[in-house]
Amino acid sequence: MSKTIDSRYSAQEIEAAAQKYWRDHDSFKVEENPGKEKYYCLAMFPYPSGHLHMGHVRNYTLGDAIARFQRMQGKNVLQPMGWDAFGLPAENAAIQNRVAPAEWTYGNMDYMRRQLQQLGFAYDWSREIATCHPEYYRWEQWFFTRLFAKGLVYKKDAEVNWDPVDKTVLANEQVVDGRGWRSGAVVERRRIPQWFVKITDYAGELLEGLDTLPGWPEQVRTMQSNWIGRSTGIELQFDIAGVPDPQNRVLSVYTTRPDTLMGVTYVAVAPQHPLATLAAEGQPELARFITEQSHTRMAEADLATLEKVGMDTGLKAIHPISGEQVPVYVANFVLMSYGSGAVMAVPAHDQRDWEFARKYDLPIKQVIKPDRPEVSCDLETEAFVEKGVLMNSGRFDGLDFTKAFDAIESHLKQAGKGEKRVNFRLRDWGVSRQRYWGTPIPIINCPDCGAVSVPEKDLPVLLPENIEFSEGGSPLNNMPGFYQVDCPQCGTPARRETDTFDTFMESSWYYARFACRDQNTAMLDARADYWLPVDQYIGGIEHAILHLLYARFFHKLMRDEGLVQSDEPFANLLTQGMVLKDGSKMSKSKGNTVDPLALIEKYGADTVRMFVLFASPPDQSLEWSDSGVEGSFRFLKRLWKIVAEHTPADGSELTDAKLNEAQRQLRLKTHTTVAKVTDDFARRHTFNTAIAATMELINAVQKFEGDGDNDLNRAVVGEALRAVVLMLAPVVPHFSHALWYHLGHDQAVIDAPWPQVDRAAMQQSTALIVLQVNGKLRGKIEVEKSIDRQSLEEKALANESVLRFTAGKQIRKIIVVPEKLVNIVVS
RNA sequence: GCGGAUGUGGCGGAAUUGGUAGACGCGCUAGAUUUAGGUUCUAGUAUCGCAAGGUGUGGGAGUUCAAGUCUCCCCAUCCGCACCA
Repeated sequence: MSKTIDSRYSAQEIEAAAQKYWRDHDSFKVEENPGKEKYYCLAMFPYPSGHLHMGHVRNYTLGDAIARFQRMQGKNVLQPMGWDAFGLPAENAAIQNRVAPAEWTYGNMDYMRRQLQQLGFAYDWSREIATCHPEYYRWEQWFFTRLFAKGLVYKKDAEVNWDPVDKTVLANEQVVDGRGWRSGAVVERRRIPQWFVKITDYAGELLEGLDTLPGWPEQVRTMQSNWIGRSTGIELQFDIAGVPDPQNRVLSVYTTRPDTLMGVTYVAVAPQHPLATLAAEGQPELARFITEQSHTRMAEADLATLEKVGMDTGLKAIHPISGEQVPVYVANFVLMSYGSGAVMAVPAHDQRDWEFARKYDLPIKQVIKPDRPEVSCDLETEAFVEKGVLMNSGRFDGLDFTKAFDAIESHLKQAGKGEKRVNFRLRDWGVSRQRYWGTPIPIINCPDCGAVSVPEKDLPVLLPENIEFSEGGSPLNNMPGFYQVDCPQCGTPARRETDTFDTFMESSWYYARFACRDQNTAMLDARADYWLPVDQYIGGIEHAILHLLYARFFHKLMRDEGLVQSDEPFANLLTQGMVLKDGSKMSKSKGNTVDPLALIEKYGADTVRMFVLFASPPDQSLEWSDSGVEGSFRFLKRLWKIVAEHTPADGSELTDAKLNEAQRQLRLKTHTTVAKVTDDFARRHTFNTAIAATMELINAVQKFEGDGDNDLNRAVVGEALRAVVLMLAPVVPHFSHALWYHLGHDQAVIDAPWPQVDRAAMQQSTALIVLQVNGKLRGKIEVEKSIDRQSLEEKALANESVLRFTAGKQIRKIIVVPEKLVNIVVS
């Protein structure tokens, strides 16, 4: 029986009551249940910066709505939450506020956890993870030692940003316009030994795997695909004339346009190329040029617009097919880090080569001509870079790109001067950070044995938490107790790594650890395979490349270690848009933020949740509107009143036969709405239209109630209200929790099943037909669905407003779309 | 430069398969209730026109009986990548 309820909506009271109920009943704690279909819903965990911002609220509301909906579908739903707790801001805060990074971080976590709980998110808090806990990062350390044993990680020198005043390494985001963010000193580049993970070994699989992810946005897949940057070309060798040194006698270049090979008029090498170093011996001017070029460092974006400069080395390269000698240049536009650090230059068919050739007066030899008349080619103004037909290329003349590629490849292969090769843009992942607040790298550097893994029995390598933090780099470097250790292999005094991991390491596998975070004898166990892959992952588009690529990579590494069986971690991905106010992104620096907490206090969590879902579709940006929030609040108040004042009908079954037309229409609206909202939730994730549809239904209910009060009317209205309360339960869970009891149910709404569509209620015997003349709307008629085509045409033609436009005209054609439209074509 | 997305009333947005453009909400206008004010309710609200009707989805062309939706060209804004050989 229904409980009496105040017809005034009091958000604070009902939210506290619902949250208490969930807490008391452990409502969101889940266990593995092989007999039940699982659903793993995960929103990207936050960095504990101090307080939630609107972007978090949007992200977690989306996840919660999906998770709660799937639960109502009868699935075993896991929705966990945790903290991406390591990172630079904690160090900055430590300097500013004289508080240890650990203390600052744990305090923030406590505060933000309360905020998340206030928003009513259905998390299984028993699975909470913080990446700064030794129980978490110890397994990352263990895994790293496994990768080390397999040769999947290695150490090499790499450049860092060095602040000469603060005497510390800076992260890229701490370098502003080439200067240190605190000191303002010009940042230097230093080469120091750092650890790398061989993501390039998985480049091919990471690329191909994108095709197995139809549940990912096209945009994200394209971005990853471009980032991996696969290209197919030929690696070929030019002999260098008169060089005795066997290492430098041959110059390797990589090209994706072997069809232009006969148009090579010079070759160019990067300033750091060994051949450039060799040529610089005894050529002081060239040596000076090379030094200058290696020192010019600027933002990568400026590189592209940098003027192309170079210098002749005096060396000659011998063309592998023609035997002709061409000059070897050092050029600033050739990157040592891509391919072999050397290129063959074809000025006629590459714009950079063309500009360089014009500047240094090098020959431009056309070897490709357009294969279609509409394509123009004027080598006086620019290079012709399109593919076409070969010319001036001897025996290859007349071939198209594909044929020329194959013919030149087999020619070079026979001569032992080249072969086909696939190249990737992707670089190995540098994971060393010269930072304190991160996972210590579990390596000991021994003067005799080199880099040695910390043995499993000695893990975790604990990060000292109770420290004095000051400027000037990682405190670990000042802690002999931390770094003075004996070599695990030979026992001689050695030095522990004081670098820590890139925090992307922690966020690359947390989704798996949520399945079994209490497992203290292994990184993962069988529970991971029950839950994985994540069915729905939700987060910001800013993670489209790095986080999502590293996580996919880590998943494959874990698979190859036998820890998981699946190939990909995230089956479906939803990338939410930004939260804007006054047209620009909400940010502290712009001073246009909205504090979620103040809104919750004023309107309640449900209003906030409803607004962020209603204002726009999830993947698009959301324009903040205070009056829009008022609108959501007003709707909830109105709906509360309607439901609270509704008296459930006693027991009469809804059978169509007894219903009048108005009652039948309301039932029709109820069930078409249920069908639409179900589709919006399950397939489209368009919560904005789902909410709009329930509002429409409520509008229809209000109009209907004007007809008067009787048992059958109450029954039909009751059905509509039950559907609305259930359909809104994922959006405004506290609100629905309270009203569901009022509607006469003993069971909590979180355990109620999603409403079912009654197909019979959706049957209609008539259809509204749109009448058009020459494609323009001229009228509408209601007809029996069973009407035959001829009678329908007759009715359409007899329509008064149609007649006005057909009078005196000749009827050419009549288009009939059954149950929808008649279009009369006249002239 | 390359790649991607977006462009619809005063505003956020809807139109899912080529078939009634503007659902739903905000705002605004008028009225009612209460009133100190807000709240709440009713009606209206793309635009031009008294009306009949015309026009209208960034601009231009095209396909079609029919285009916000498909094709081509152009413009604007946003995002990503950026000398990748």
